[in-house]
Amino acid sequence: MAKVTLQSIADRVGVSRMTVSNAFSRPDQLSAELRERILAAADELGYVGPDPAARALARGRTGSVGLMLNDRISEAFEDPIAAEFFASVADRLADSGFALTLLTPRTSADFVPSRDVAMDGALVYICEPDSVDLAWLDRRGLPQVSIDQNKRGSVTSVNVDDRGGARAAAQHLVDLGHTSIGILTLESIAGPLSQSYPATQRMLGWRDALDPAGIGPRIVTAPYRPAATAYDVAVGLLEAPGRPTAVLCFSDAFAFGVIRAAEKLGLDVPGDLSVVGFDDSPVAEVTRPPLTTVRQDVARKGELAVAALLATMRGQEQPEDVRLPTELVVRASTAAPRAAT
Amino acid sequence: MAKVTLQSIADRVGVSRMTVSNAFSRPDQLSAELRERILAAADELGYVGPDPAARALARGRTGSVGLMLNDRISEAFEDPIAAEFFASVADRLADSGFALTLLTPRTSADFVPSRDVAMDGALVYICEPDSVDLAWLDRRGLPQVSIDQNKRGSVTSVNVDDRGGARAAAQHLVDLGHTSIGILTLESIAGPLSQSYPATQRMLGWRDALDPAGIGPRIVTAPYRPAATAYDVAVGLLEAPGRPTAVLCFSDAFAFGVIRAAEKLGLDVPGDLSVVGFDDSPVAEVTRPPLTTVRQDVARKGELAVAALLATMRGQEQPEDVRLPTELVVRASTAAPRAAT
DNA sequence: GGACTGGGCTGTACCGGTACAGTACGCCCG
DNA sequence: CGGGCGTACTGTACCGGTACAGCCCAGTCC
Repeated sequence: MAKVTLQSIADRVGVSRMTVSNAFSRPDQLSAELRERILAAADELGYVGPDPAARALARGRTGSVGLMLNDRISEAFEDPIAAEFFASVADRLADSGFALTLLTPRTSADFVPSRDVAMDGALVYICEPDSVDLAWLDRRGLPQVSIDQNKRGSVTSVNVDDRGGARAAAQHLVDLGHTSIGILTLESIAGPLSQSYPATQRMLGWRDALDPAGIGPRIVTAPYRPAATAYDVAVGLLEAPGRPTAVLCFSDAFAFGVIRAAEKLGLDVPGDLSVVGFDDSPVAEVTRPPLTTVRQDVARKGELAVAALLATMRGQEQPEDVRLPTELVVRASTAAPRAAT
Repeated sequence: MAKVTLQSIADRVGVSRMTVSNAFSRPDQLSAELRERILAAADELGYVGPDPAARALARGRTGSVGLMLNDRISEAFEDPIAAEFFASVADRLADSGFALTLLTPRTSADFVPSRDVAMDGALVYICEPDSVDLAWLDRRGLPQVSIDQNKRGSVTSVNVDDRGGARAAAQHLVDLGHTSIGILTLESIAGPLSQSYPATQRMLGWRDALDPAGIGPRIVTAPYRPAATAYDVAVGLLEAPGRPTAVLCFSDAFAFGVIRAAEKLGLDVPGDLSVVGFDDSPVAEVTRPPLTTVRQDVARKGELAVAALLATMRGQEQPEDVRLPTELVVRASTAAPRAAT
């Protein structure tokens, strides 16, 4: 059976192709009665509705938005905070009639997602600023919004006050009287210069509070995965001589590793060791003790990113950059250090 | 500045549009020297490469694959097992030169993702079998593969032996000597008939082992989210008279809730209560005690689903249905019940 | 009664590529 | 020296829609 197109329906009903198109896309352009007849005929022929690819070409809009990720997608998904952000983005886009297409960095010269995927705009989430992939997005002139990144050119950015949150976390420990503090942060992926924006900002924030107090933190790092590494690194930190009385962590997952390490070594949290996380992810409430951490509103970040992108796509004036607040959430994993001997 | 198309490059270089197209898409069709000149001109004019939408129309292929989800995407992301599956799928597709587009159920009559998004095929993950969304996919004649679902029509399915895994889990408890067993499973979303496939299969598996042993389990349910509900439900189960000595759980997250409930009530795990999870997610190793659970290979599930879909898209013979094995992983959360009084 | 209005439908020209069947030409062979 | 062949490039006809400018005709107004 031949493919059903607008033309075949038009022939069947005896109207012009354009009228059939209108029946689907602009119902007010024809009488209700005729529209009924056309839809009935379409149904009968098994028409599926206007072909998305053809429509995209003719209209110049595809109805989907790209989400550019730096790592292989799998790595991004393993971070619950990232996953929550994606979810928020996807939901918001669905509400506005857009689908979300996930874009990876190019893997071969033949297929470069940022160049070859049809889309109306792109969200750029923690990507290498100088990558070829972003260069293609720029070159295509696609509307963009970048998230959790340094501002890049004139692209609207949506960020979180990582630095302020980290500062508050560190200040909290200083205020409690800690002077020996460890930091467990994210290992940089490819050399010291390519630290992710959040990692850099959080480090700056911690130092904002520690430096004035004259505290030189002991810094150790771990990769996102596997989770066991954070635990191992924490054990190392806590076993070494001059054990800190408090640890600032890049994420709640890392903090969880520290708590488990403390437990392993027979240290009481928060009695012997205070632990602070970051993100206020679901883990934070289920650790024992519940985690003191820095909350960010990930869902809202997604929402604002989508709103900014849609505004850019509509060609309104360039939306302003956004920086969302963070908030220190004090739970039970932090306390004053035991009175010094 | 006017848009740069193949034609404008052709005019500039003084060749036909077709030759320019070949320069980009079929390099062997023209001399290297000419190709160089064309690419240089393209670069100079700021050409971005063939327009994806136009190419999709002309070629009849879009280069992207849809992933149909039943719930709002956010809910799917909150399940780490689902997230891991998506990640695996996305990575595999990227390797094959496809982008992944996330599809939600239609939210309005205007925009129905399964009807309106351009794609070459679709993966269907735990969806309502009779939804309009799947009906559109069928009607479009799109290649499909369904995952964690009952077989639907002639669509290739990729499943996991949920039933066998659950059976093994329940049998494990029976073998340990438990006779009073609770089940904490997933709440059905919209009426008893629309239980998800894994939930149904796992229940069947548990009964496969319990029924022959003459054990009538006490069944309670909780929704995916919020996690606190599973905890609350578990507390209720353990406080009620006739407390079970073991609980089979739909997921590791639920099992974690049960362990926390037991702890709250001063019950020792596994001394007073054995707990079995499902999925062997990362949580399973970090609970205390580490969780006895049923492992499934989620990454492989994604890999096979993609392979099957690509095969279907290539129009090879219909790939066969797949059922992946599951494996009981015995850790420290299960033990024989204390000797009956 | 003629000009104006507007609803309802049509015709044509794209959108920006690709497929495929040529054509032109140099070269080798009998 | 004519026929066959391979290489390099071209011309045309799509792919399946949408935008936009008409056209026709009935109704309204003065």
